[in-house]
Amino acid sequence: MREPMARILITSALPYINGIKHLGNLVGSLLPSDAYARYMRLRGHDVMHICATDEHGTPAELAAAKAGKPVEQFCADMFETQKALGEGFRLSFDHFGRSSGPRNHALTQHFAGKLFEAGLIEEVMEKQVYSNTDGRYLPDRYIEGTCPNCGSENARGDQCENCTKQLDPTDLINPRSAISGSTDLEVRETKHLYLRQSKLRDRLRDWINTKTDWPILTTSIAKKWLDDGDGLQDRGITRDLDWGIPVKKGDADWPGMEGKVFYVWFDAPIEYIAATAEWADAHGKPDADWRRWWREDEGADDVKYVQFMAKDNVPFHTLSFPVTIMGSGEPWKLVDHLKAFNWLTYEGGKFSTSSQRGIFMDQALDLLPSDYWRWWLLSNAPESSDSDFTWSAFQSGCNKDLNDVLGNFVSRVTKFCRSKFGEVVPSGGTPGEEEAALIAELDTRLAAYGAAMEAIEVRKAAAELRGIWVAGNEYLQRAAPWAAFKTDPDQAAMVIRTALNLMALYATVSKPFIPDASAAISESLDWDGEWPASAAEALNALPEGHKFTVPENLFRKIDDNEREAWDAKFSGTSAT
RNA sequence: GGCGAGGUAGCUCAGCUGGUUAGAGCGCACGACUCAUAAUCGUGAGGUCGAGAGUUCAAGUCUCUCUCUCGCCA
Repeated sequence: MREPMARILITSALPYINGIKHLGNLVGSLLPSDAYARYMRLRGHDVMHICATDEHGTPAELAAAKAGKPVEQFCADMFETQKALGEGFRLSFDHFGRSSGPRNHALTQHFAGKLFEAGLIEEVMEKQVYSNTDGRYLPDRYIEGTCPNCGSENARGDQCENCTKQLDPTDLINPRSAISGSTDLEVRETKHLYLRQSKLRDRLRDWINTKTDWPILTTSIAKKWLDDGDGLQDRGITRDLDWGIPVKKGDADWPGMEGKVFYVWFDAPIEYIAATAEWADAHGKPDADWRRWWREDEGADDVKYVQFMAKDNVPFHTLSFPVTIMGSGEPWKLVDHLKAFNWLTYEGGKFSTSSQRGIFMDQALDLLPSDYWRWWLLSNAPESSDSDFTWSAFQSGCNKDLNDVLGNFVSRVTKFCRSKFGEVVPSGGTPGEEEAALIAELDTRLAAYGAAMEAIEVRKAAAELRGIWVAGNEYLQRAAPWAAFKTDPDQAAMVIRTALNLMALYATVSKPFIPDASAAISESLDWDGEWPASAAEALNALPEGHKFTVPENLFRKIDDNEREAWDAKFSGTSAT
């Protein structure tokens, strides 16, 4: 029984351009959105899965300077790197775009113009610190100096980390640039645009209150920002930078804002939309084809929009971006379901880019194929609380689940069949009670697996999938075709035929988690299936006489020596 | 300091709106099997659910206090 086809728009939080992402970033958004997208496609739904690099802002400029490249070149190169790594992890985006692309320029300027028309943008003169040596305005956190409160010499312009007092950059004694160390600073007056989020506070609250099915993590963060202290604050959405989207009202210039760009957090979420437009451009499709995903007046009224992100992104997705959408007065699609993840820690501490602590996407793929990482990370995703990556857990998880349970199942079934019946689905025998029991268990587990995926409960789904794999070994153990073969070859043939069909089922249902292994099983069976209507149907998928080949071992074990070597290699520079 | 999230078997974690002997995986012990990648399957031992108090016929599950851990503070 097929469900009616749904249209599902899925976005993953945009990885920032300043460097290669670590496993925490991977599991905090990219991987779960991919598993969800793959599952929904598998169920026959119409899926648009979108991601992009988030390229603007001071950290990008600094990373470029550190790399000795012009920022545009740096971003172009890093985009290619991140795109390739995404492909390495088999992230199945329909499009992986760039927030610096022309589509996002146009859309961001369009939204700004609409927000201005709606009276939601205000021009504000403010004082900013300019560094003559660096030739740039310095964001608060890039100004350091002596704390007027506690005397610490490493206070930042936004806060003293020593005494935690909130500061303004002008409070600092002997301020200096955190970039160059220069003390040649001056305060300049500069005009900026503020998004009047506070005016939409009630609408936002009403809207969030309708999201009763959202995780507590999500709504509690949003409500905190809405109601804490003075409530939702207006927010500066422009910056004095070169690299970014020039401030305009739609196509028109914005008097007094020449040379300024939009703040990265204003333009980044709009890239979700722009990247969908980039998708259409890349495939030579008309605008109507992407707008039907985003404009409720142009076909998106039946779209379900699901966003994936780590918890630090929640305020921007529950408040800032919805302000942009609602405030525009145009019927753009708002998020329907928002899935936020906690942090993945590394051996009990933080992943750290600066001290190279933890594992980064490129390094991970150098060690093992993507399926190992996908499986372990997804089956241990930090959903309800932070979760911890440890090498020993990773080793035992991969070895047990992938190698011993799934890989060995495929191996024992195909090799037994080859030695007794040849590389062909054997005929003969009649299914009995064991098969009925197997079907009953599979139906239960498939339903549970599907329900968990629908609810985006990734860990639970992984556990059910694993249970489906285990059911195969349990069945083989009970049915014992090696024993039956001696007295009743037809019975053994029926059992092995059932087991080969189980393999085919595994190839299908495992796709969201381990697409490469799924493909390898499919290839060895010369068969690719859709989500089964029932377990009974699934176990009759392969025709008798159908040829297959015994595959190479799907997985290998991670041995103790490797684990110890990797543990040492990635423990970071600090000896904690 | 403020805020947030947590402290459940050796380890990593599930436990919804309070209700039979608190669950899973791994690890461990014992047993079975021998088709398979020394893989698999079964059985079992492990927890006064951070501490204390309260509400209730009934609390891991609600309230308060304390304590410890982690994170965030634009």
